[in-house]
Amino acid sequence: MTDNISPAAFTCGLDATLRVIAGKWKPLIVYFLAQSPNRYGELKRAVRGVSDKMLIQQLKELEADGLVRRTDHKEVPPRVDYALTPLGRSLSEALAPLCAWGSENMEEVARVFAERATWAEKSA
Amino acid sequence: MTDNISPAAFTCGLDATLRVIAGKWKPLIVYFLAQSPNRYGELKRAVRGVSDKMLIQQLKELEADGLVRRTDHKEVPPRVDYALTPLGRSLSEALAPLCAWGSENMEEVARVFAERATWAEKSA
DNA sequence: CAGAATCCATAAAGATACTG
DNA sequence: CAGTATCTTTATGGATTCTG
Repeated sequence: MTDNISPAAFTCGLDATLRVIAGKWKPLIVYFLAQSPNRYGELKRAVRGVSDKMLIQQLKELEADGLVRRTDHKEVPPRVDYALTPLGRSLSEALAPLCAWGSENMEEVARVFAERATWAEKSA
Repeated sequence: MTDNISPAAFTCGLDATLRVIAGKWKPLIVYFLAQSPNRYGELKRAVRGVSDKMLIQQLKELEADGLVRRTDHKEVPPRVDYALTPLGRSLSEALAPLCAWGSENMEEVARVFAERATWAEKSA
């Protein structure tokens, strides 16, 4: 009953990781924070297209999950910055190969997506 | 109309990768196919909890994206198997560190998720 | 500047039943 | 066995407005 089927029962390591980085923006946030700790505003500019709502929401979850540390400097005007914890940093390193894969195969991926867009257009 | 961004314009390599593996089951599918090419039924058993609809849907997208190759042996009863293409295999290798990260930190992740479940219960 | 609160549209996923 | 088809639900994300 105790550790039978808990909500946090992962089928494998990958499954566990996926639940932590679930969300459209989390991997990108971790990736940008790995390059440099950032203030809220800078982060928002770096993660292009994200809304305040989503950025805050995902930052809070990352913080709750122990990947990100939030520091409020209690100044006026507000100054808050975000940085990775050691756990977050280790995750960002695991993410690096995905960045590399995307960079190496971007042409091919873009081509395939363009084709998809084409027939999506035709069927509309 | 602000700045016209094409559908396949990625902000960085990670962004490109994320679009390819977007979907609850895709990374797991690639992961399992990397270990051994599989028939449809085996794959379904391996990816625990997936429905036919989702499995087929995501397999089709992976196939359209050039990561998976589907082979229909045209037999009765039907026999179809799925395997990674070279591109898919390279992606599976990039995924490996995420598996490792999840395995190494599963305890911690599970603990955090359990806490979340606790206060989600309380607010209900 | 760094959010919070609210409302809304859509996309993603699940359940179920059926088929060659 | 390897899927389809349809319906319903839920999760996700976006737009807007407001605030200390």
